[in-house]
Amino acid sequence: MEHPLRDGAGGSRDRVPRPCLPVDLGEVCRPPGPGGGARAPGGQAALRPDLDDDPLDNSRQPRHRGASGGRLRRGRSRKRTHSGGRCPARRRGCSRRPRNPARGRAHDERREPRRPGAAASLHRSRLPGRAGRLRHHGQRHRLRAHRAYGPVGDDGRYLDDGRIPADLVGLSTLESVEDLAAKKPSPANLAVLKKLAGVNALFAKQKLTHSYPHCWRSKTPIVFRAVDQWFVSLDKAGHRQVALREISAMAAAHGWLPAWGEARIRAAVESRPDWCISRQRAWGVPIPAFYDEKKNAYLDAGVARAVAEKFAVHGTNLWYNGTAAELLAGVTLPAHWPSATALTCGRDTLDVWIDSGSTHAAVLRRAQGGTHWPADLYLEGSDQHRGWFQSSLWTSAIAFNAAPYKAVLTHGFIVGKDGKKISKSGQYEKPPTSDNYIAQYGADVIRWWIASQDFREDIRVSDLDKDLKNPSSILNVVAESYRLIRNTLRYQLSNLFDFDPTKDAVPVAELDLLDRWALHQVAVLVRDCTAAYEAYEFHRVYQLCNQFCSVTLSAIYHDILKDRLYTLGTRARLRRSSQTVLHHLFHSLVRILAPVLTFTCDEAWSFATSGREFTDGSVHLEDWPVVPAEWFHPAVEAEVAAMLRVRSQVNEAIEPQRAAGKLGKSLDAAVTLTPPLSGEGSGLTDLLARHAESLAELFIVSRVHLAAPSGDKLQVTIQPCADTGNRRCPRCWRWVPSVVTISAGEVCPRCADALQS
RNA sequence: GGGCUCAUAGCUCAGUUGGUUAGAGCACGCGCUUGAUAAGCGCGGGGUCGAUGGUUCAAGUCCAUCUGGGCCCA
Repeated sequence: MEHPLRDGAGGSRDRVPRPCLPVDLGEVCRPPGPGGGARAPGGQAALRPDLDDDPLDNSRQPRHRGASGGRLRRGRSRKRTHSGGRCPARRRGCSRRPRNPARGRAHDERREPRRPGAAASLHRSRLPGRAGRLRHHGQRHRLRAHRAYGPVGDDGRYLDDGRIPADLVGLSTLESVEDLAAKKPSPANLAVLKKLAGVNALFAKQKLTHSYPHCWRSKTPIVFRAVDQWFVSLDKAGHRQVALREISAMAAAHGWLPAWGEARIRAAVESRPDWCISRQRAWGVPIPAFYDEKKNAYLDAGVARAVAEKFAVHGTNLWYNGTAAELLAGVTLPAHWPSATALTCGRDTLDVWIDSGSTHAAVLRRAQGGTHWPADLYLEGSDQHRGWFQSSLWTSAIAFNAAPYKAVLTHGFIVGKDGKKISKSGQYEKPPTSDNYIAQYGADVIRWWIASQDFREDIRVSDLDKDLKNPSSILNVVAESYRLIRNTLRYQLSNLFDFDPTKDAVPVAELDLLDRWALHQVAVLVRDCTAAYEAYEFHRVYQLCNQFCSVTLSAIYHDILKDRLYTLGTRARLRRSSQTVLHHLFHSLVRILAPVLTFTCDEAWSFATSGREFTDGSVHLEDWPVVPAEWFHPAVEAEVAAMLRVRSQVNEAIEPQRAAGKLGKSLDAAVTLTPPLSGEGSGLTDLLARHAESLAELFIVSRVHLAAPSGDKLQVTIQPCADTGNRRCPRCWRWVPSVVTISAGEVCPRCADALQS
């Protein structure tokens, strides 16, 4: 971990007032000390300083928490390890449990965010206990613990504790920059070697390359020390029971998404030792503890609140910029406290998990403007069950006796197409950022991509540079899907250009059969997508919309509609029927897609409502689509579905003719259907007869002839229209028995009507 | 090493309480169209459901083990 003095060097502390402790400091117990020991009534959050045990003293009996009774001793250095070589036990993944469970409190402490490397080790060493790595080494190598000994001060130099040889006192255990450049051991290192050699106690001496932690930023060695810490006692006042109760209650309400999140956070909450909330950093929210000349600590809820009020106005720098007396000016101190002039401000800062874990209090309870507590949803990666979700739960359980959220949603992590995580050290030279992708594909495609993935599991993405030209690159596939949807919206828009719903709309009950079918499909889509959104299953929205646009619309409805829309008279009832549904379709689809395809939908909506690219309004200000019950029509759906199955057979039958060069587009085909006489398909005969007039349009062929029923299954025969003696209408491309001559030329009778209307 | 979790066509996803020959879209291949055209349509190939063993009349679905991936710990 960083050297405390280097940490944050050059950086400024917060300029913005930070949220203060969510815990009720009125219930915080005072640290043991002169005049102390008595607890405030209520005992909510037991913020408690813990004494730093001598890590070298094995003889001490385990103490019970809160009964330590001693005075605070700070700055007790223990050891340096930076030249100690790699811990063999660590390499082998040895498991070391705290001897006294009551004292292992920081053992599971999450490491500091964004501080890789040494962090995982440091929190152990920092334990106010004997559990240093040094001791561990000693045990492994059968050294008696009290021989492993090395008191080091804040500056990394040996202290004069009465036991250290005088000629070692003051020597630095850390290499200076010059030492490092010269690859020279630290002064203390050299002196110890020399001393051992001098008394003939040096068993061996050699240089080795180790991977012991260095500061990730300054690249300098790190000294490990055990120091005093502050803890929140989680069991004394039943906080753990509250947290576990809330976890269960949320599970009953399906608040853990996915459901296994419950098991993860439960495990984290059950196994967490007392919460070590203090950190030794130059940067952060100070713990509002004061110390007298003898290093006795003083912490009081009323004082803390008063300090918090000042922070709210002046920021936390107040703590560092003035004296305790200045800070406490105007604050009434408890009777047993020394005068403010006799106090100094503590230097410990709060664990950042307190900061983030108390945002629900700062944002939802204290902030102005329409927020409510608890939150409806907390959303983060699944690593946060042990992190933010947990710290938020603790602060809330302690302070408010309830969970700060109603639901917790977790997502997986982004991995490459091969399912492996993307890291700098891996095959990917540059970790992709959203900017990279957005620049290439546009924001909506990226949003469409992330929606397409079931985020509860790993989220896959193909590397941009590598797979740009790979057609099966995940992003390219998604981009194609996006373009299909965009074109779908464009088709609808362009065919609604002359449609005014207030004047031209056809009542639902009077819609054409196919339009009625399409309306039912919209209703189903909206219903299913709404359910998917509510369940946070965005990938289902992706699949549903994708399928709807490519099959229901593009391959079926839109394709069939072209004939009506392009060739009928503009005011023809059938055309208006289809436009009515297209209008409903568009307005449903654009709203359903708007949460994901934000720009595309807003653009389309703007064109639909104003004919321009931008308007004052926005689709994002519109209400969520509500489907009228009359849109659903299962009977029509079933009938058309049956005919569409016949359509597939017709298409199949056309294909050989097409391959033989007998015909091109399906309109060049004349179809003869021979319905089954018996068997399960007999119902089909009636159906086809009932809709005989619609079949050609539905199949997009020029003619459908229904032959007398025969056999036990449907037979489809295709004849190229060119062989029938019919003529092709140059306007609508259908083959008809006869054409009529009008001023525009020879067209089919239907087109003649359309042109003359 | 431990806890949680995932594994179905090239890709993304469906597969209800175990029950016909495992589906869809995209991609791919072959055609058509040229009035959604830096578009559209049709047809087709493609999966021993990660592996092995077990329970069962029947397993993608249940159980066990293993392999591989992910997150959190050690």
